[in-house]
Amino acid sequence: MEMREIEIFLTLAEELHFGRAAARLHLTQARVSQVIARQERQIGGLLFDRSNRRQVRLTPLGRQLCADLRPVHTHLRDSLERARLAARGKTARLRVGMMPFNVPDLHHYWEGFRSRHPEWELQIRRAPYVEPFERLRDGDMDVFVTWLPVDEPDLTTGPVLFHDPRVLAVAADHELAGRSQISVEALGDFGHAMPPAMPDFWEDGYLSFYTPRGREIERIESATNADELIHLVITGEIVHPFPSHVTRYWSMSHVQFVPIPEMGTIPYGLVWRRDTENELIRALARTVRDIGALHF
Amino acid sequence: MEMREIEIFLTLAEELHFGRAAARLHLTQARVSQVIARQERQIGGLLFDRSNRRQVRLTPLGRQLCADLRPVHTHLRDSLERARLAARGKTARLRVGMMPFNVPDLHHYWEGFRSRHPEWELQIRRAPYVEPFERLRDGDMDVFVTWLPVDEPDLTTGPVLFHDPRVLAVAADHELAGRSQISVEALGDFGHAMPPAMPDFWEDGYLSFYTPRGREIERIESATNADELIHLVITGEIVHPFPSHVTRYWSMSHVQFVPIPEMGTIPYGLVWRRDTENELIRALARTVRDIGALHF
DNA sequence: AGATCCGATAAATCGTGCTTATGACTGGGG
DNA sequence: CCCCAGTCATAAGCACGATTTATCGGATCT
Repeated sequence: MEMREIEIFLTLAEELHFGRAAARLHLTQARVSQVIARQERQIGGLLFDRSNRRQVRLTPLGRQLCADLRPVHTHLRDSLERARLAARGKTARLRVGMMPFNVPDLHHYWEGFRSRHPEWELQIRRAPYVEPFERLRDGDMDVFVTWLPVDEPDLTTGPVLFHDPRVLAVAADHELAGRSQISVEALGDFGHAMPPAMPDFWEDGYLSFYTPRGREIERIESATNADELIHLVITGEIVHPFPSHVTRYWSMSHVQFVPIPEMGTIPYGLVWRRDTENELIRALARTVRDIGALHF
Repeated sequence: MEMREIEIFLTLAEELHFGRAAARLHLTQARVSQVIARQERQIGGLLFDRSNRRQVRLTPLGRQLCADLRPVHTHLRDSLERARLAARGKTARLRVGMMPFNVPDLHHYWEGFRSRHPEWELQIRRAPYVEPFERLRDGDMDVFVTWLPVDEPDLTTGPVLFHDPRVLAVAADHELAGRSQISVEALGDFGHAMPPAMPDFWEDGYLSFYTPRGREIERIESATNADELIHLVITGEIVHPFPSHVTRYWSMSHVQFVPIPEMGTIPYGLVWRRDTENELIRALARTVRDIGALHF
């Protein structure tokens, strides 16, 4: 059995749905069906129970094979990763995820880490807007750069990278455009958008659900990534209280940024899984602490 | 990287020779070269050092990858084997190797084992004539049925299956054909053949190197399997002192079997690796002891 | 019954695993 | 010194299997 087929098997074992498994693998449902059928022929027994069209389930045989094959798959991935790193003179890798507009301002930290630990590879990658903590939990990334506080029992909050004042993004022809500043209370006058399915405390840390006087700050749209967000701003459907450093990322004539001094600053820091903390993560936290938090 | 490619890599890592690795994999040398080149491109570093055409060697990178990938490969094989067994209601497998002409007479033992332990799968397979002990050591089979004594420090000798008188196989038109019996001394008058590279004590246990009067019993040919051996007998080039049970396996009009009472009987027994002895092997040995040795 | 969802199957297409043929380089022997 | 044998690399072509598209059959829900 080839590795690709094992991946198909393991994905189906997770999804328990031929169509979804196929989608995750960027394959057609037909292919998944064929591969599983072939595996069952080779093994000599059914791996999945799909008799009553109700719900696909693993048979005991399939469950055993899945338990056996999953470590094989991860070991292979790890081995290849290790070899690729070793070929570049690195012994380990740290994957840091962050929102794209953070990237330019955090160079110091990453360069600091790289020069202190040339034997380790630091990968900076773009984190998704939706369910980013899941990426930490799945092991897709090791450290996540986000606003604080983050209050999840299985995650550790590390040092703060920077404190950033808030600016409200509005369309160039918006009624607020050109203002020199704006109050928090005024945020309740306009529609907002946030990614779906965020933990409440986390969403609240970014933008309160209520104004100081108790009016609701309404979420009228949901946006799954930063581009969607800024697009909604440009079209005038929403306004959005970004941290100020986005002004160095987007400088489009169609958007204007109005300071919200009353909101104070928002802290951005490191977050990682408590139970996979390792020497690399600690070294990154140490580096950030040594350099100290930036103030924009 | 697919499993097939991993196999190619691991085989080359063992053989350290593109041509031989290809032969073992039933591939062409070109294919091995291509696969390794591709792997090195994907990894981003050389896996083998073949600069000076002297001798292919693993680079440190290749050595590391090899150490990482070998367990992946064996775990995969084991997992699939386990699944195949589980599909047939078995939990473990015992592979017994023997010379093909032993097969018909040993049914009792195998059936005894199977009825005592229906949850275990007993596979009877044909063992090669050349370097059979290596197959035990490589883990290709678990137990080997052979004549005794076997005197290797890493192998355990188990119970005897049967004691068998000797018969000399000669061509139908051979000068000895039709004799009612023959002396050991007379064996020195004819050419013999044995597999190459046998341990001396083992070869001697089957056919002494000298007659009682001290004449050499000459090996004039080497045969790598039983068919080659009987072919040499038929063509009259050699004679061969088989154990008598082969008369139930070959009964060709071109061969005659002449008893050699003076040689006595030769014992056949179980042999296995001391350090991989397990519950299945012990159960087989117990079964054989309980049934007792056969006398032909 | 009709609509819908889901997995199996058949047929068609496309990619790649593998071969054959050849080249390039090295070391040894006359 | 040149040729030859041995060995790995490269190029081109083929054939099979990986994958897709299209369709079917069975179950469930309204």
